[in-house]
Amino acid sequence: MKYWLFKSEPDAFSIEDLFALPNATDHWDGIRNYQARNIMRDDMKKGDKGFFYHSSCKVPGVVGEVKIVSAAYPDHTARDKRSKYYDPKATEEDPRWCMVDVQATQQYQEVIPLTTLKQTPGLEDMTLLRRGNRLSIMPVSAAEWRIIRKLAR
DNA sequence: GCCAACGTTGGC
DNA sequence: GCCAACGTTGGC
Repeated sequence: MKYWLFKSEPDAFSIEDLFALPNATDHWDGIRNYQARNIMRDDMKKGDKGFFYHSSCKVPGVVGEVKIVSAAYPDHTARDKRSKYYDPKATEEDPRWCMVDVQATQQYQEVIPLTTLKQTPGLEDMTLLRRGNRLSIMPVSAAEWRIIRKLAR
């Protein structure tokens, strides 16, 4: 099993929003970065787990956990002209972009702030903390997963 | 709102 | 295939 981190701006889509949906499940659409797409398409597997991370907000940080409940499949918003994720280059034969389904499994009582992660031993090499990394989904090692979970309440 | 860092685009 | 210009991300 692998571990991941899903970044989202809470103003657009928060962990509360995910919990409010039936089965606390939704598709993670709108990925329009090739590196992130390749991770999703090639490496994410049903049953993997992930952190839900709130970005571009008052206290950026890890707010809970999700489970990946489907393998990658075509992101239909790429072919929807009304979607803000519309991509004219996406076709039925070559959908270009994909998404997975995620289910919220836990919301922490308190956010684990980015500032705490930065100060926590063992997380020095975390992709999230590496300079200039702007991927919206990224890998988390098993060791990092364990360390971060211990910080949660 | 600023700005550093990075990805994408398009002219050549 | 190079690279300048531009757009986006996201912490501060």
